[in-house]
Amino acid sequence: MNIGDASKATGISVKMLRYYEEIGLVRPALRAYSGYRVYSEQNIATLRFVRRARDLGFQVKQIASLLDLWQNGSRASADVKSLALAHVRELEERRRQLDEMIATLEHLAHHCHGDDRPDCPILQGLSADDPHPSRAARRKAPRPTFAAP
Amino acid sequence: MNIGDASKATGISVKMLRYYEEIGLVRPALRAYSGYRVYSEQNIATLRFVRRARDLGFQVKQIASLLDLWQNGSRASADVKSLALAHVRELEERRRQLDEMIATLEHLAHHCHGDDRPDCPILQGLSADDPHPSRAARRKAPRPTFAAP
DNA sequence: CTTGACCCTCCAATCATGGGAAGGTGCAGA
DNA sequence: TCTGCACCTTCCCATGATTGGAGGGTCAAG
Repeated sequence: MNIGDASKATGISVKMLRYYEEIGLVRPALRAYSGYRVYSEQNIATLRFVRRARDLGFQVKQIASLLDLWQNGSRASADVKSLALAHVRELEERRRQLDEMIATLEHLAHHCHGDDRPDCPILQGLSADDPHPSRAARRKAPRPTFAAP
Repeated sequence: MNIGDASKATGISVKMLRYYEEIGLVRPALRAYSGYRVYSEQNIATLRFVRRARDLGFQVKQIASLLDLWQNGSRASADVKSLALAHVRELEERRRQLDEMIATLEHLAHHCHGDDRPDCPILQGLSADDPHPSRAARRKAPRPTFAAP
């Protein structure tokens, strides 16, 4: 099995297969006499594991840990679970940030008539101190200033 | 106002202030005789606009468009609105992907006893064809294979 | 033997950001 | 005035995951 077939079998691009090998995430593939990389079924299984972890948003370093645990029969499932749950918390934090951005933007867009007139609450919101004033009465909060007397 | 003050006033790091100038997102700051960059209130207002747009997840190219619209009195608010709404849709797509990852991972973690035993449904899920089988009966779908008949 | 589809390595770019070196500037205090 | 420190300048490099391309070798079918 050449690298192109491995790519199709795993859903990982040829470029990334070589990259994962280069950074040591997976062990170097065997080589044919021609110099071509040769992949076994076992290699493919490992790479599929990698792709699925990547699809779940794990970073390469975390995938390396997961691979270690996966290939180490004596691991404790608690280790895996805590790694997975820590990752869930990180994903949830990212989702929370996205939610906030979406809410603010929708709020701004909602107040924009969206015609050919030039005045636009969205731009005004971006110029204002608080792009989402309805969220809280933060106007009195001292904003950072450079010319403090 | 030197670059350090501008950084404090806008919440943009010194490094990024120079970078935004270099890539042409904002016009080059004036220079003092010493070569130091000098920022006016107007510059600060522009940079604050940039930072807020960045906080809303806009990319630099999009911020450039927003800046154009902001500084162009004859723009139509519809242009701004469509740009903002397109961005909202993109953010929502990213949130949808996050939701999916979180759901899958929580599903896997839920079935993991998380003790010191080595068998772990999370790792099994990552090795399996479908890491979240409960989601649908996809097992019969022909998965990509390299060794067709 | 040619052709086209593969494969190889090496280098570069992306995007937004941070780190650091080497050297100049400005200001306060001894 | 000298010294020290905080600040500024430019230039180069690194990150993380991924893609692109150049320049060249390999393989299989025609």
